[in-house]
Amino acid sequence: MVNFKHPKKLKIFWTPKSKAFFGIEKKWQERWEKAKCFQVVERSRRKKFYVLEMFPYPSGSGLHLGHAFNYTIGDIFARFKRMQGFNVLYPMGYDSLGLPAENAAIKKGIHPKKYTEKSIKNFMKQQKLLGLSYDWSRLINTSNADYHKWDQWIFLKMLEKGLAYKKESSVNWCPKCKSVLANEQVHNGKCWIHKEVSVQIKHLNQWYFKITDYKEELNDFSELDGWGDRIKKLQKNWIGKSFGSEIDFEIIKTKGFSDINGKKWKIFTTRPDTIYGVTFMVISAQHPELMELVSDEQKKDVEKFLKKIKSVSEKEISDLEKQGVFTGSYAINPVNNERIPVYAGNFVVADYGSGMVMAVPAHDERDFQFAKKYGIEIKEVIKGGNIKERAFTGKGVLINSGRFNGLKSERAKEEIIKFLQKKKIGRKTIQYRLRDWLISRQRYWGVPIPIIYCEKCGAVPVPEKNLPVKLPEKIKFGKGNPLKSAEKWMNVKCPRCGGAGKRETDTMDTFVNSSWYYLRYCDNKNNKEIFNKGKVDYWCPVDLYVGGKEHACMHLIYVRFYTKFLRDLGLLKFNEPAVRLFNQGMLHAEDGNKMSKSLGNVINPLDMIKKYSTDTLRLFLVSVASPDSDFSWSEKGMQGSFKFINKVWDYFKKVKIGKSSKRIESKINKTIKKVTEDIEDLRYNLGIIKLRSLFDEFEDEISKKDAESFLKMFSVFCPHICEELWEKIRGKGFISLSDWAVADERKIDKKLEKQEEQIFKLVEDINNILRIVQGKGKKIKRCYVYVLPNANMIQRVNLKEQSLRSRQFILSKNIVYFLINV
RNA sequence: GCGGGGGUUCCCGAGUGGUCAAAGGGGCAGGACUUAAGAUCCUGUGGCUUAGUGCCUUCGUAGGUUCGAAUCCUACCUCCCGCACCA
Repeated sequence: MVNFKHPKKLKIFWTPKSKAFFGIEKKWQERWEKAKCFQVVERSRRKKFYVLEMFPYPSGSGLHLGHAFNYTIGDIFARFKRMQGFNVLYPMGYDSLGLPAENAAIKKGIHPKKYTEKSIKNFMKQQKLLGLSYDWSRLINTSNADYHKWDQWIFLKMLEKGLAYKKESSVNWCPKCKSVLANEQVHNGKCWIHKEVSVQIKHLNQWYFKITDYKEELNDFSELDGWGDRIKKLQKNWIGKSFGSEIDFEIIKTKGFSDINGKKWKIFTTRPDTIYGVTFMVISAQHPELMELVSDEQKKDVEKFLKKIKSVSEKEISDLEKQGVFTGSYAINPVNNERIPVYAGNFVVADYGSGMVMAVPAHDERDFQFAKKYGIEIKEVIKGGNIKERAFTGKGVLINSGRFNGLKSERAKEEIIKFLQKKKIGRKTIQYRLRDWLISRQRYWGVPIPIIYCEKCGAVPVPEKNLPVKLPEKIKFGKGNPLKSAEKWMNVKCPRCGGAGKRETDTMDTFVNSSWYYLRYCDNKNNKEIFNKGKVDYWCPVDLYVGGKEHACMHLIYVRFYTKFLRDLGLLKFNEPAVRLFNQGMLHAEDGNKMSKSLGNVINPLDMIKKYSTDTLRLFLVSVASPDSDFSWSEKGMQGSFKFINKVWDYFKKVKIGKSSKRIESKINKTIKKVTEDIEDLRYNLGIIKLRSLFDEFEDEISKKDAESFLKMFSVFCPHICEELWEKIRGKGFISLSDWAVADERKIDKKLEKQEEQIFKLVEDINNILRIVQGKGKKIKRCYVYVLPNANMIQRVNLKEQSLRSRQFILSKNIVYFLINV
């Protein structure tokens, strides 16, 4: 019989209407912590498993439901793997450098450090309430100098290997952030944080990481089978490998033909077959070398044009009209020596290819629009379309193309490139969309770039032994780069010559912090090296990485880049950071909209915990839908989950622990097998459904082993209540550390299942008859069914609420069934 | 425009060739329990029917493949998301 320890205290918990399981949850959370249940060490005997969630930016407003969802998914898997006998590393940390802390400083006058510390405390408290089985001893915090010292160290290594460099370039500048943005942080020409603010173009001297050195490898997804196709596709598009040709066009500034001494521009094109149709060139209006091409006569016009396109910043980029202005320069078409005008245009991307394109209005829509607008010649060179009305972008047979007339596009491409190659003015080439990673930020709350500028020696790296370069605490916010206000900090001696030097006042993009954090968890307290190689060898790569898909193009590319770089430094033995990546779905509000403060439909996970308990929230989050699909919050659904937990609770309260029937044994073993598969596939919702229907079958008596098996499976979803019940049925130790239930296939009785199915049909049939008869006005209380023993297969079936001792079975409330010996 | 993912019975959501009128939850209806309510339990929940049964309609729309389709193919409609003038 089940033994209950504190009936008085527990009384409130027996009542389903109660504020529920709060006390139990607290009790077990404390016990887990006290017993250090989830702390792990490297033990090579056991197989390791590394579960990681994307660590949060600890905002002041605390956890939102999306966090709770994300961590619940990871925690369930970590618990599952732990119970399966793996040595599970499941850590948590905080990506705590970043803008909100600094903005809080500006707005409310709180120091970013204080703000961050407070936020982290709050976050941790809330995460602990969720019952997450983290190894808290491995906590990391990127705003801590112990951590970002190694960001600086990596920077120095990048510098050493020529992968960090400084260059003057036109950059994306957000006037509201007062900082430069990476290409990845510009969306639709707007800042990714300030969605209403148009990004401006500025020319600044900035630090870059040469991520493009790894573009080939980043574009290789062969080791990423465990990542979703969506993410891989997004990355592939982002890296944007495209095959084409590069053709040299000579640019001349003067009007005369004789002065062919200008610069050669490499022009990228995927359609060399249309080269005879080039009637103008367009250089990007943002191109840093634009002015070099502008003739004196055209200077005024060009400047006017540049002013004009800057002023349209408010307008959506998508409905911008193609505009341009003649620069005064000409280019020479290398195949026929024709002289063609060069325009500056607003529709050409400055840093893709060489920033200048050859325009073929007859066969490219954008060029066509432009030519129409400015009255430039449209020359048809591919047969097949109606050039008068629109550009023909398809393929066809060449015309007006000199010696290449009559060839088909594909063939012509080859021949033309061959021809140009011979003359050394053209070649096949591969172009990428991916650009180098701009890491400089004119912000305070980031990692200082470890560089000192000396008048004599130039940019000098801070020696490794002097790391970390700590952030100064006394600074002024509000005007430009805050670090410039810390004069004491800024003015230092040059490490090389000892002369006067000034520190770099830019900090690094916060994405550097998250690019390698998964490695630091393996050895978070090491102050001698970035991490111990042996420890990382043991734990890494990450086996399951859980996070939102919005990070496909930023974080997930950077982290791959860092992994490859650190590998090339000889620190890692693997190529990709994570074996399996899982992207959870988006959580919408009850009304179907996104949860947002302005719509007033935000659900706070803590409120739900207070109302229904943590276990309920966890169960609900993963039981509505597959974790990778979007779904809407529903409080009704929460109540459904709550009801179920109560049922489980009540059942174990009164169940007799003894022997299971064959039927339950069969069912439970079948369920174990299926639920194990469902969890492994991260289809928690299906697993829960199977547990529910198993539970519905439970009888008044059950064996200890079967009771344990059920609780074990259920415990990954609802760990607190299962610990409590585990204790009640006298399970050994913590259920969280027990062995996962293993299916005993011999006990799965297929025959029995089939027989049962037949019984269900029988009951259904009889019920139908009863209904009909009753419908005809006869009041029948009971229906008796008589069966000959030899003829029946259902004889051995042990039905719910009735044991085999009797020869009389109650099939349902109003059907009684007898076995008769003839 | 390009790319990706969807549209399932009142709602949320499973299901990817037959065992499907379609899991599970929620809602709703009826019943049991109860002084009553809540909770709990049972039953029902596309339509028409039968003694057992059977038939019709249904998985965005329209076609097609197949002995057989929610499931495969084609076209279209529609919703969501990502990228966006990449030459």
